[in-house]
Amino acid sequence: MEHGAERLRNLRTRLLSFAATHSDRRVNEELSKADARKWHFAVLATLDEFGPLSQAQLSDRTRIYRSDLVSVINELTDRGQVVRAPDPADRRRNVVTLTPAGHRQLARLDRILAGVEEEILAPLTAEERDQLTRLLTAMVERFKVI
Amino acid sequence: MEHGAERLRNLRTRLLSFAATHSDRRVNEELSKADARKWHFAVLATLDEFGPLSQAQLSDRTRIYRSDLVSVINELTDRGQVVRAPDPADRRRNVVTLTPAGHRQLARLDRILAGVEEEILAPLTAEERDQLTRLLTAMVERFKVI
DNA sequence: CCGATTTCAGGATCACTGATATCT
DNA sequence: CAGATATCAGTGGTCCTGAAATCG
Repeated sequence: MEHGAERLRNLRTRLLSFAATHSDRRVNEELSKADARKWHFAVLATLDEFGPLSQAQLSDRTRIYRSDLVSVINELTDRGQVVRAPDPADRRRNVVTLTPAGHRQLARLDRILAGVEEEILAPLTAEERDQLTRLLTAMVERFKVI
Repeated sequence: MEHGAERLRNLRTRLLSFAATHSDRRVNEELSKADARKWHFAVLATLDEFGPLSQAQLSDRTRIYRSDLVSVINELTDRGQVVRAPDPADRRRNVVTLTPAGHRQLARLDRILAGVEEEILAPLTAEERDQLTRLLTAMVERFKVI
């Protein structure tokens, strides 16, 4: 039952939140040096993987709320990294397309994030990193169902 | 190197952030049913473990910013779960003390959080839960040093 | 005078809701 | 008409900074 001491320290939901807060802060610190934030990477990487998408499709893939995605796409178009154009086949939609500059930026962010991951996961062995990925993936998969 | 597909899905910093976001949302949803939020639990549990503390000590133990702690203590005093009184030995300080009602609330939040943890960790075996705790603890310990 | 403590006033980002205009 | 899409407005929590007032 473990009442009293150690209660806070061993609470897994708190450990998870604490680890994520530090990780997110480092991610944003490093990405801001490249004039980006983490949603930029999510959108650029998704467009690179799936090709041009509507904002609704981007929202589904990246889990960015549709209302928040508007300003993200604005920022990326301001930087010339994506193009937003109305879909002639369905005029409700915008088609968002990666530009060559966006592709270059994605490569830059890839390197940055690899560095942050290395820093965050530094205390773990390669095997432990695989374990962590597997455990977190299992938890996240479950969330999608619920 | 893993360019292209799967990039987003396998980014550990993103997995971590995603898992923590869902976990935090469920924690706050359930705690709000008991008229609480997660900082309430952090303060109550810390007072239960260490006895009466000043706000500065509470901030160090819970990692809640001192400026934010003020309103948390206000909320807990409004609910009669802690008492804030000036320290006669050092009149800069307030001594925050758990009340019987605070102790009962802590027991209630304990049960709630155990339920949420069980839900969040549902897809993991007992052994995997221990692994997760160990891996996250190792990462968090590292953060404190940096 | 320096340092510690509490408090207040904000900023920035994020998760989330709701409403609206437009189009299928 | 119902449903989807993009957009805007706004709430509330969190993380964080800065500054004031009080006291050791």
